[in-house]
Amino acid sequence: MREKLVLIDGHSILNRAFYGIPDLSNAEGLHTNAIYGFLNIMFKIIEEENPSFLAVAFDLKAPTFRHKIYPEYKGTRKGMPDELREQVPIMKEVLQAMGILIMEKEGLEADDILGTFAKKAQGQGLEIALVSGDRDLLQIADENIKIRIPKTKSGKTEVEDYYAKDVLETMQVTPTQFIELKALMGDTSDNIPGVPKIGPKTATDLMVAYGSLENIYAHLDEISKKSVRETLREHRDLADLSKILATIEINADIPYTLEQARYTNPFTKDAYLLFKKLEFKNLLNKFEKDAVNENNEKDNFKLVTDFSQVEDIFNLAKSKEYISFYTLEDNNKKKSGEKEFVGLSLCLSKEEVYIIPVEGFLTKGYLCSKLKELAQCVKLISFDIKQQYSYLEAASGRGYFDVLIGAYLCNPLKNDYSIVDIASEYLGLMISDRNQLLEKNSIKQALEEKTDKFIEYAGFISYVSYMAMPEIKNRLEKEGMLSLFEEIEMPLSFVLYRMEREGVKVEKEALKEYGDALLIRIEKLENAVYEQAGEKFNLNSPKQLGEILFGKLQLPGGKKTKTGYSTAADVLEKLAPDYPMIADILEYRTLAKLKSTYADGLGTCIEEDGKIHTTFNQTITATGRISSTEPNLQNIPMRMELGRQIRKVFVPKEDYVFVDADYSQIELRLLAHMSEDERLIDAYKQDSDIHRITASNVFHIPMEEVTDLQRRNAKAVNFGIVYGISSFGLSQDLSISRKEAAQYIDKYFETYPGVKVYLDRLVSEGKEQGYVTTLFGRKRPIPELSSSNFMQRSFGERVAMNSPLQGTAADIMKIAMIRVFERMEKEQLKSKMILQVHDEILIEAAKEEVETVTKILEEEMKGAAGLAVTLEVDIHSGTDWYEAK
DNA sequence: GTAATCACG
DNA sequence: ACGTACGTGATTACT
Repeated sequence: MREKLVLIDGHSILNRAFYGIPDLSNAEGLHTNAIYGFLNIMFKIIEEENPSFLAVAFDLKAPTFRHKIYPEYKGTRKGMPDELREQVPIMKEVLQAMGILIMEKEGLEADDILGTFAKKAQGQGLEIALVSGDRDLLQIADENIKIRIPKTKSGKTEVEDYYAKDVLETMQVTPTQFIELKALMGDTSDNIPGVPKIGPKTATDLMVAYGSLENIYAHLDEISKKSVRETLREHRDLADLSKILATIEINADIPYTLEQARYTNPFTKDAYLLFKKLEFKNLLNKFEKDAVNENNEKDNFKLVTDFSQVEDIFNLAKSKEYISFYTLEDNNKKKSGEKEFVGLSLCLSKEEVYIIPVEGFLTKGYLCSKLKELAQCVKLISFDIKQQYSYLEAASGRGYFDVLIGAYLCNPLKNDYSIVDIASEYLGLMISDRNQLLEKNSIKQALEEKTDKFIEYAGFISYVSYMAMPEIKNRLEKEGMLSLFEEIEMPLSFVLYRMEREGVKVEKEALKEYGDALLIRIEKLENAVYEQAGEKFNLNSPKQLGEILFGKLQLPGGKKTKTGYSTAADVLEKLAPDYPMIADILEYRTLAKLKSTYADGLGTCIEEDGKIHTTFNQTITATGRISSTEPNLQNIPMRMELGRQIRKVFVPKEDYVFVDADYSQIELRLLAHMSEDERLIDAYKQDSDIHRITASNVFHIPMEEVTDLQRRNAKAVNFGIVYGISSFGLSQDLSISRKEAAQYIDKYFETYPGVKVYLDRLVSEGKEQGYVTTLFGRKRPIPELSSSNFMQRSFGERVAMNSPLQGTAADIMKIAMIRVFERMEKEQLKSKMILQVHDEILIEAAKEEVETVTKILEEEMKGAAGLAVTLEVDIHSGTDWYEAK
């Protein structure tokens, strides 16, 4: 069997892939679809050919000899879109990482390199597969040279193969004749002129009849059709020129040898890291773990069960400047959700990694007390420390270093901050994830078996935390976020831990009754809708509903989404006045939502202590806000009365009341401060009804004469400004024309010129730097700002305007939370902070402490930041959340 | 696993 | 000409 050489036309395949694969991009906003498609094609070909040699050729920007003789060559080509352009260098990086030869030479096109290389290799007795997206290369086809043209058809890649005989079969000409065929008919994509008026059909007929260009001209008189004869005669020069342009060089001088193209295992460590970064998750399994995992760090990981040895380790640890730890928990108790402490992973230095299981004298109590001792004398590093405060018996997050939170601050756009991800991002280290190592075993099981894989899993958590800390810290320092990290995020993580642990009491029975009441009404509505529709269907299915309403019943205003009709509330609301059924559907939707998400959903979250313990997530949002999950207590109904009633089931424990404090228009006040617009600052100094003042200023009328409508409009504009204003968005919100909306915006900017200047500055700075920042240095990268896609770029611009406001508000709220929390601790109050809803803090306050708590909230929230305008806080108390808000 | 919908700030 | 408000999470249907 002959050895095989696979040659790939880089740009051509990349181009094919770009248009064949739907838009993909990674968390950093980098487009990856062309690279992904290229790799898929390449892997498919490799699998089929099993080559000994592989190389990819690229065109360079520099002009080739063809441009010298015909400057218009390829002149009709439009530049590639930015989304593709940005992928080219990454593609080369990927190939390089996989050890695949990249060939490019100034003055040559990829075709010339490929042609030359292929013919040379053929001479050396190789079998060649030449992969390209277009048919230009067919002229190279030969007995041992197969041209492979991948076509993507509905997700599947099929490849058309052409040996010389196949070219003859399909094109009716030999590969060599193919050049002259092209010379006659021209090529619009390369802007090869060809002979005017001669298309593919005529050209083929001529070539079939006469065999060559030379012979056609030798027998010109025999050509019967006058027009063809004349144009050939007239444009001999064009035919000759086109032939030169169309001929692929096969004797070029190229500096690449066959040996350089030797195909080796492409699944290298570097490639793995790149794939990871590009988020090619399903390509990652091509990397056989052992083939790439050259790391030997795990050889140092030691499982220690001997008591005195453990004592020594803790003593040694005390002498270190910093160490990292991770508490190993088993969460196999499915029902209760309780977690069991089963051991400790410690990293004292690069070479000292210990896994200490709970066993014999090494009890949970012992290990935790040792850990607590360590916290007194050594700086402690960990990963996801909020989960571990309970074992530390900590009193604050100050002084700890959580690499999870650090990694989030470094790039808040990612959705993966796993230890595996941190290892690859900050250490260039590939490690296996938990599922790979432990498979379906629980931690406890794995620990009892003490397998090497368990040691690897447990050891890497503390090892990676230890090693990544300096990297992350340096980056935070370099980017001016170290104090944000140390003074805000770390202390906050502890506050959140305490809030989660405290939980909020919920009246289970009352919630059940609420749900039951909903159900009665829901069933009535459901039946009413089916009756009016004339048939039963799944009312919860937007698809089925859309078909009934806009298909069967022919209601006006259909079509909207890709998949069919939109049945969203704003669409249905327009129809509601005319169709009673629509009103029923809307009411059904509202009630169904209340029942499933709140009445039922919250009900299942009530734990044995009668409380709901939400999880506050500190590393999710792009702007710095926290989020709440399982359940989400940050979206409990408020705006509609019926939904708002749910808040009545959130109650304080006995002898306590709720004290609820929320910032009044914090983002708009921040806009005043950050834009330094004197009029807006002044407006806030004057009166607290900012919407009324805005209306008064914008419409040039006295405050007292502002109508409700004017105030409402001004309010919408104020909101719009914070969201990154656009006339379209505002018009949508106010149900007015885009033109009117634009006028409002113009008037607003006339009134507050500083705001306009500020917002413009945010966008231009964002474009320059690639990110925007908050008052406290938090960064949000905005890759969309450099997109060539209008929609994406516009989105980036709105984000650039919104993020500093939303983010700074989040910063201030976090500061306030920490201060309120720490002051309540210091004053040894029984009252507890239990919830945060972006601009609101809910405290479960001991009755006798209500006044103190109110005072603390007011002082600390108002004082959390010193701004050009005051921060106003509304505080209410009550016997349930409904009443306190 | 994604899309549609809707709850909150 | 393009086609949207910013930031989240839960539920349901459906592939």
